[in-house]
Amino acid sequence: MSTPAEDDLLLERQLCFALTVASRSVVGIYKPVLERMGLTHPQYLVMLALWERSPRSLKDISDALLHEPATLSPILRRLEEAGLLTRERVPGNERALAVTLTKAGADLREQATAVPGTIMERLGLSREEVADLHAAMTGLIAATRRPAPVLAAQPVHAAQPG
Amino acid sequence: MSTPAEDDLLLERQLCFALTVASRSVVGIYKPVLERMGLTHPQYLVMLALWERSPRSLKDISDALLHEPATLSPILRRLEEAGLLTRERVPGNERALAVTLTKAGADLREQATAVPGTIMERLGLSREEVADLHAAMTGLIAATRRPAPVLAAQPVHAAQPG
DNA sequence: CCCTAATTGTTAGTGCACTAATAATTAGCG
DNA sequence: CGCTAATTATTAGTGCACTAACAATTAGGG
Repeated sequence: MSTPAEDDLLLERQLCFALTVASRSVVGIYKPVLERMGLTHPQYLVMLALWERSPRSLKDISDALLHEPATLSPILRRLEEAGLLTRERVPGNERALAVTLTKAGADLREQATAVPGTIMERLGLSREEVADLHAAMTGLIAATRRPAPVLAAQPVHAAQPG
Repeated sequence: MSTPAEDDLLLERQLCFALTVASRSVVGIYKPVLERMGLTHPQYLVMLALWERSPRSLKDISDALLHEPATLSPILRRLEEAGLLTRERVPGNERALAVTLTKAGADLREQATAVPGTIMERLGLSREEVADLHAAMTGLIAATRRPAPVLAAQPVHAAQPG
């Protein structure tokens, strides 16, 4: 009775299933709120990064959001088309892209200040509950970043079953 | 000092950010493991549903996975192309789609039994920690399914600012 | 039997997120 | 200066996930 591994494949027991559903569900809660600001959820995260500091390079934003530059490029293009930011080359380093908030982009922050409270109320969660969940997610993210234990580090190529 | 709302827009404090990163990160851990079985993560979840019961209708799988049928249709098409399941119309109800495991699909379950343990070990999480995280996610999902409080139920159309 | 409505799937189109390939710039070295 | 390597962005291609539109079937009511 110590390892009921036979039931480990039950869908309702999978953390990955609960996690992906929770992620989609929470983003779905944001959707109507962000729509009023003309933003998708990934675009909102980019704006959060820029409200903290502007200008920033794409590489810098990529590191902050843990997203590939290839994922962010089209998002930034749409935000530029929406008039919320500009994309120019950094004068001293023509490889880097200087992403800078426009006045419209900076002004949008005022509307955004209401978002976290709206979401907390919609979810019926206290600030403390949100902090606990955030800490749990941060710990889980850290677990994925830790180096793999030796037994799990099998060569992928040799494991192809044919 | 009870409501430090000024910092509520800090990226590092956003539950939605931590949640989406955690989801992507954990799915990323599954990726090399599932690749050896020829599955993507969404395909793996479909297989989990079918290993519990086969045949099932698309509608039934859609309800179990909390996914739109339109999302599952191409996933099922690829799993059929991979020879893991068949798609036929239900004899008594030609609207419904009978999704049935092939022998190859059913046999794949044996390889899959090793997956949960591999992931737990890779993440360095005990069965109890996984259960706690699962419970937290389940609670969060339930929060998104609760009816919205009155104040958040503003008409979307009237809120368009421009 | 028709007409209408509900149920069930599929397809089209938008937007992420990833990898791989490409391009452009910069830096280091002779 | 020219060659090579590293850095940084972009583009192409695959696969999800969603909404909207469409098609097919079934069920219910004259």
